Amino acid sequence: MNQSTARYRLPTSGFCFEALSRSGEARRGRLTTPRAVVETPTFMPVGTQATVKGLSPSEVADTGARLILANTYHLWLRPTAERIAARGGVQDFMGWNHAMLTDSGGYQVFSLSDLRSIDDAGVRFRSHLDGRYMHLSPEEAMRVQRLLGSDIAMVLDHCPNGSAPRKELEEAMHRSSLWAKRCLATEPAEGQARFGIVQGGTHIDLRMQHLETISSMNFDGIALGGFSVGEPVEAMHAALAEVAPKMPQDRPRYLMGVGTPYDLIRAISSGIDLFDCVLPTRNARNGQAFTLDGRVNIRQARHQDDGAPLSKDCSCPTCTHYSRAYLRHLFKAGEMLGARLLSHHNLWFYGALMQRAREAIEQGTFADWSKATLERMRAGDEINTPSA
RNA sequence: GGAGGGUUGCCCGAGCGGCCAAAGGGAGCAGACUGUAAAUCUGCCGGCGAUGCCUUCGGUGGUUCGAAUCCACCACCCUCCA
Repeated sequence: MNQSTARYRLPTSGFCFEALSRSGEARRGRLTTPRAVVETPTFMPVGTQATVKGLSPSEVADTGARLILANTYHLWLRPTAERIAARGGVQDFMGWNHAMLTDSGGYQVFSLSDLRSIDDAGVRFRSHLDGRYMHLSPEEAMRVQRLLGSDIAMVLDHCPNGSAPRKELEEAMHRSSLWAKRCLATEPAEGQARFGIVQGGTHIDLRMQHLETISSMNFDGIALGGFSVGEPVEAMHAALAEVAPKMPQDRPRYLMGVGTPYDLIRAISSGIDLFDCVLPTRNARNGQAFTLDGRVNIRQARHQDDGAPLSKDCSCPTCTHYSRAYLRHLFKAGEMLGARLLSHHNLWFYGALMQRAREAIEQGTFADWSKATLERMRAGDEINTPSA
């Protein structure tokens, strides 16, 4: 099972990645940044506005997370990168003692597509806060991330809609290449690693082509962007199965914005190391918990007299102390504690899922473990949330 | 005792002759959410053998081709005057 380990070290800083062992294409690795040691595969909770919504940093760390995400576009607008720099960088600003990755604003090209125009120079956003026009160039995205002082900065990319025609995907891909080069030409913060982003939709030839381009650019890690943005889920996994194994062995492989527990397990089996997604926190706020026995919509009437925890197999504080009956009550009553407790549970679940995945890879049993786990979650979903 | 206002579906509340099984909100029931403009959004929400039928707008009776809507009386609630 254990193959020869690949290792990458950024010469001028503490950044380092080691691919430790494999089970099939699934990889067990270790990412070291100036602020944390991160065992991979790992899930990064999303803290767009320098907060993982609803949770304190110590609660986030409880879930096993050592690397979280913040967002360039949102912090650039408010409170501004300069204010965060004056407070010692985004980690000190928010009281997070571990590592931080900042997304570049490339996702807002997709999510705020009604509020922006784009050309090779960059993205012109009409601020969603006050309507003023703001120009985000590749250089500006890197300047902001330098001020934020994140451990890992993402290049500015053009993230198109996943169901866009091939021609648009190609255009976004070429623009992302151009921008990647310009991002690399800027000066990073001290010790800051920089990841390139591969586009190309679900077209395998485009992905391969762009992967080659980005891989040749001397990034410290490679990300796959432009997934889970409107394309069919299985089309993503089909592309991942082809593309991920071809990504550089000695660099971390990051699948941006993904996903469900199912997606994570499938993507790990294709060789992905890093994930981030809003699902565990957003769905928690909307009353949905993830468990090994599928998703639980806690507002359902069937939970109102249920003294059991969300999951009997979960050791998180929420499952240790609170019943489904109480959690449902909190949601029905609109009490904020409900959202907090479910957020804590969901991130704990994601963290524990990654921990089990790492153990299975180390033991060489990833294929069996993933098959059994996916089957169990699928069966639970059929009972818990019969689709409309 | 006198004058006026009111009673609408589980709750609040629009409607003031036909387009009304009745706006809107809440509650209730279910669903969605994938590098967060999201503690958000969507659907259902009188009954039924259902491109239609039945029972609803305090009660009873009346006017009318047709009434939640107009009239009479009754019941209850509220305000002001004495």
